[in-house]
Amino acid sequence: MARPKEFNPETALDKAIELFWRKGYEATSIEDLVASMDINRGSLYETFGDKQKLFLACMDRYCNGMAASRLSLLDQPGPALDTIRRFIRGKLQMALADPTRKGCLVANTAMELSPHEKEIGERVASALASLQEAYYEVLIRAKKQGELRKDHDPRALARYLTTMMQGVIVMYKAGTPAEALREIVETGLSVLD
Amino acid sequence: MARPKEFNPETALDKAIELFWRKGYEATSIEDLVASMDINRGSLYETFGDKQKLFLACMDRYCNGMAASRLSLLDQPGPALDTIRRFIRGKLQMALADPTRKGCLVANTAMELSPHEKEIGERVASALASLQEAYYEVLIRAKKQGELRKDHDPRALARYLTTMMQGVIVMYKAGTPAEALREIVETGLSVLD
DNA sequence: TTCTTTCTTGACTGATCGTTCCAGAATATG
DNA sequence: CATATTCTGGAACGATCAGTCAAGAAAGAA
Repeated sequence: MARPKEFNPETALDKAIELFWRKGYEATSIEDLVASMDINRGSLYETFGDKQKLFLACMDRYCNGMAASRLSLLDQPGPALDTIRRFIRGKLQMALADPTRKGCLVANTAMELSPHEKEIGERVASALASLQEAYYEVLIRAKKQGELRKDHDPRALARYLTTMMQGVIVMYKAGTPAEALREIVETGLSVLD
Repeated sequence: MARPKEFNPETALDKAIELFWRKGYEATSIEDLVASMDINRGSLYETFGDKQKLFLACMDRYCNGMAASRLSLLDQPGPALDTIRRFIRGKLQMALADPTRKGCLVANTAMELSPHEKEIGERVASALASLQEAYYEVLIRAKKQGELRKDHDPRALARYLTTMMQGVIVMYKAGTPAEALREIVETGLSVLD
């Protein structure tokens, strides 16, 4: 009945994600977004609402993407602990392959906004909880398959792995060289032994 | 020969530190700073230069303070590994005692600015290196005193401990409850066993 | 006291912030 | 083709941003 949208909302969202991810929430202006998303000011507000709503949409899309890739990587047969090790090493590898050192949108947001913005803080918490839950399920499988030391608590380990990787992201954003990061990850993973 | 300053530059800096620490660099406006520092716009620019120079001064003062307290806490006789454990548990305890959940200025800055602002990134890197060095020296002492497993590399462990605590800060800012954080720290420290 | 120097105060700059709005372009339907 | 609908592009909003500046206040030196 009318003129169709000239832009793909999901493609535009991906551009916005990339911007927020690289520069953070405060440092990303609507001006930047309009330019990168190949979208008009009016269309942006009409489609996504204000800046915060757009950011929340980015968070959701980002988290869904991460959760999906996580599922396919962690939900595999074979030795459970090796699956975790492979997953974590892969995460680092992927991060290192990014020349802009964006890190992780969830971690970046946790540091920038969690304490102030309640609604955003909740999404950060749930994203981290979902990551932790993914580790937890694999660790439960490890326990069932007898791969885990008896004095190890899957819940505590899942929390720990989540945390350790957040730490790696901070060091990574602080400019720590790749080789040091790999060494750190291996030291951190040695808890699983 | 002339009218003396009506404010104490160090006291003012402390107020600025508190603000940058709590809200981050971008989200802290000059308006906020003049209000909190009990200083005038003109005096601020006259004394500290622009916003970035003021921030760098804050970073330096913050890091010097941290380094000093670190020295007094880590440079103690007795079992070296226990000194590290005590130090790290104390860090968490102090963080938890802060109702504003500021975390750590260095970590916050690493996440917000390191990738973009070169000069600030360098300070972040050197601050983390200095923390790592402090761990390293205690770990060397641990090795000499035979407290460390032979397959443990002090340099790798120092890097790891630095990283693990950065991760705890992220989780902490994301709202993780105190008890979970304590459990995470203990799991992380178990690498030393 | 008077002079000189420095600090303080607050108004002011141009730029940019997030957001709104409207006129005109574009397209599917009748 | 005409009409109805929606999108686009850009101007404009008030607020706030970082930073400047000039005039008045204050205090040590003479």
